[in-house]
Amino acid sequence: MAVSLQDVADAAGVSIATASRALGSKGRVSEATMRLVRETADRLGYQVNVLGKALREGSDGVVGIVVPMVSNPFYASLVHEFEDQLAAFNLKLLIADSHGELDREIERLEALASRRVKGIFVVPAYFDRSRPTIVDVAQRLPVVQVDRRVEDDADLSFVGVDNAAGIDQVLRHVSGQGAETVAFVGADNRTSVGRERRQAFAASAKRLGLTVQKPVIDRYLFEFGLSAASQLMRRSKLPDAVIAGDDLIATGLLAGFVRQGRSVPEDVMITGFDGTILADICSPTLTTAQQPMAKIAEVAVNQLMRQIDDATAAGSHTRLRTTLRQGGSTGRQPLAEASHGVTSGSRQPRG
Amino acid sequence: MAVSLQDVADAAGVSIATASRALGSKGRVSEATMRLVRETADRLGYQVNVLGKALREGSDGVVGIVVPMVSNPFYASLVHEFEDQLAAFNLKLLIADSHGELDREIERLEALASRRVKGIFVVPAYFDRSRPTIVDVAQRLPVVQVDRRVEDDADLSFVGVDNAAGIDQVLRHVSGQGAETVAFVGADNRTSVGRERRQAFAASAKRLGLTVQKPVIDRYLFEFGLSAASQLMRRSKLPDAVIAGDDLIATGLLAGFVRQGRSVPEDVMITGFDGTILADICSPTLTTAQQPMAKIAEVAVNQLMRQIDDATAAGSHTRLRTTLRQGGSTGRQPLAEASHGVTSGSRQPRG
DNA sequence: CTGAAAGCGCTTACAG
DNA sequence: CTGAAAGCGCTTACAG
Repeated sequence: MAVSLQDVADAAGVSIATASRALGSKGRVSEATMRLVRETADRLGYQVNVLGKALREGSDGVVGIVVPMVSNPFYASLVHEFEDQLAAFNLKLLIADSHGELDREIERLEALASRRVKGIFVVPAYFDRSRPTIVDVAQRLPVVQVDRRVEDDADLSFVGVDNAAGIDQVLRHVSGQGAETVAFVGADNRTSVGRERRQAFAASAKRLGLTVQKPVIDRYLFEFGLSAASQLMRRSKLPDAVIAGDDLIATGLLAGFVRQGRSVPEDVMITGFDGTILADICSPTLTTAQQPMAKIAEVAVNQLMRQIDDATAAGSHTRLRTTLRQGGSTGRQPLAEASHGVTSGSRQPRG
Repeated sequence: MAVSLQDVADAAGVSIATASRALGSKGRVSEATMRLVRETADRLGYQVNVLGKALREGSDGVVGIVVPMVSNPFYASLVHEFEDQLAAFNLKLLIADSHGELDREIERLEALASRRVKGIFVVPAYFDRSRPTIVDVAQRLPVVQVDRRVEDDADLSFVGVDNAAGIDQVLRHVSGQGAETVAFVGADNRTSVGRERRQAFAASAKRLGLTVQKPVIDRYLFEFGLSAASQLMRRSKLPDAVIAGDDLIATGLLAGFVRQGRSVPEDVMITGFDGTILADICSPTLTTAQQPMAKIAEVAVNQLMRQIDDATAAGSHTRLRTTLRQGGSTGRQPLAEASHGVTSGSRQPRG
C-alpha cells in the first residue's frame, strides 16, 4: 500500500502530529525536525492522502461544473478556462455533462453535492424546470450559474454576458452594412439565453427600424442551422441578413446557403454568437458576438471563492460585454494576415 | 451542518451499523428496520458523505483524465464520450488540462494520483519526456493511455486508432480522385501520433507510387494550417492533394488557400484526420479519417475497469479503425440532404 | 516545540 | 438480525 503519514512519522521517529505539522504550514516545528520529516517523507515517497485530509477538513479541493454538452466548442472553451482559473487556487474540476436533459442535470447536481465538492458551476438546462434542484443545492453549498440562469434567481449568483447588447451589436453592424430586412434563427424559450437573444432581436430590430421576417426557432445545433437555411430559401424573399442564436446555428446556416448555391454575404449576410473557433474555420469567416470566455471564468471563480469563504455572501449577478468580431459573413473579407489567431479566444494545440 | 448517518441512526432508534446496512446493499437487515431507516433518511434529507465512505473504502468513485487541451474539438468530444461511459459505472470524471506542457502534465498526474482517484486516462504530451511520470503513476494506480502513447510502453495500456491505416485511407482516396503529387502537413515527432501519421504518409505514398513533396511540419493548430497554406503556395507547383495531420490543420489549410484565391478541391485537394465537427462546418466539407470516439471511450473505460478490478491485469494495446469520411474537399460535393448529421460523431446541443 | 487524543463519516468483521 | 468497536488518514485543539 501507499505510505501513510504514520509511516513517515515512525521512520522519522516523531509523532504523527509533529509529522503533520512539519509537512503542513500551520503550527510551529523546529527547523531540525521539519527538515528531518521532510527528508523522510521524500525518501519514502510520501504523498498526502487527500481523502483523509478532506474528511477531516470537511471538503476536498474539488469544484464541479455541469454543462449541457462538453463537445460544444463554446462549453469546451469555457471548461478549459475554468480549469485554468481553478488551478491558481489549487482546485480541481469535476466535469458533468447534462446533455441538456433535466433528469441528467438533477442526477449530476445531486451527485456533486453528495460528494461535498467545495462548490458548483452550472449552466442550467432549463430556465424554469432547472430551478428547484439548483435552488436546493445552492442551500447546501456555493453555486454559481454560468452563461444561463434560471427564473427568480435573485438569491443565486450568475455570470454571463449581456445578450441584449450582443444582439444589438451584430444587428447594428448588419444595418450599417446595408441590411434592411432581417430574420432571427435561434433557440426556444427553454433557456434564459434563448429567451434573451430572441427578445433582444425583436426589440433591437424595431429600434433600428429594420423590417423583421418571421423567426425560425429550434435548438442550438449545426443541423438546425442547415435546415433553417432551407426553410428561409423557401420564402418568397431571403432576408438581407440572418442573425443566428449562436455560432453553431450560424455555421449551419452558412453551410446550408452555400450548398444550395447562395453566396454569403452577397445574397445574405449571417452573424453568429459566442466567438468560438468555428467562426474562424468556416468561410467566409463569421461575424459574431465574441464572448469573453476567460473573463467569464475568472469572474465566476472569484465569485465562487467568495461564497466558499463566506457562506452568507450575497448572490451576485454579473453581465459581461461581448465584442463585435467581424468576419467575411457580413461583407468585409478579412485579410489573410490579419486573421492569424488574432481574435480567437484560445489556441488549440493537439498532437 | 449536513445530516450524518449517526443522525439518521439516532432518529430511527437503531445503531449506526444497522443504519449503514439498511441503506447499503450489503449485510442482512429485517424488512421493517430497513423501511424505517430509509424513511428516516429520506425525511431528514440524508445523503451519504462520499468522503467518509471513500476514506473507509480506499478510494472514491472518481476517475481522472489528462488531455492536452479540452478546447480542441477532438478532445472535447472524447471527454464527452468518457463522461458518458463512466456514468454507466457510476464514476465521476475529474478533468485536467496539460496544455501539452510537460510540467503541467506532471503536476496534474501527481495531483490525481495523490487524491487516490480510481484510475487515470492520459493523452501524453510527449512521446519520450512524458514517459517517466506516467510509468511511475501507473505503478501506483490503473492508467490507460488514450489517443497517444509514450515510448517503451509494453507494460502500459493504450487505446487509440491505427494511424497508419487512417493515413492510408485518405491517401488511397485522393489517389483514386486523380492526385499524383501529394504533400503532408502535420505535427512533429513530439507525440506518437505526430510520428505515426508522418511515417505512415511516407510509406503509404511510396506504396501507391505517388510523388511526394517536402512536408511542412509544426503543431496541431488552425493557425499553423493557415501559414502552411502560404508556404505551399510559394512553391513552384502546388501538390494535387495535401494530407493534413488533423482536422485543425486541414481547416487552416482550407481557409488559407481559399483566402488567397485558390479553389478546393479544384486547385488542391485537402484531407483531415479525426472527424470532428470542424469537418462538417468548413466549406467545402472536409474529407477526413473519422475516429470512432465513442468506441475509443468504451474500450478505454472497459480496460480501466479491468485494471481496477485486477491490479495485476496485463496492459493491453488496442488500435481501432478509422473510417473514411468523404467531404467536398477532395472532389465529391455532398448533397445538402445527405449531410444532415449523418457522419458527425455527436450532436452539439447548446442553448 | 512536541505528543496523546479526539474526531471528521463511513463500513465491516466480530460477537451476540 | 443487530450492536459495539475498530480503523481508513488526516489535522488540530489541548496539555505539557
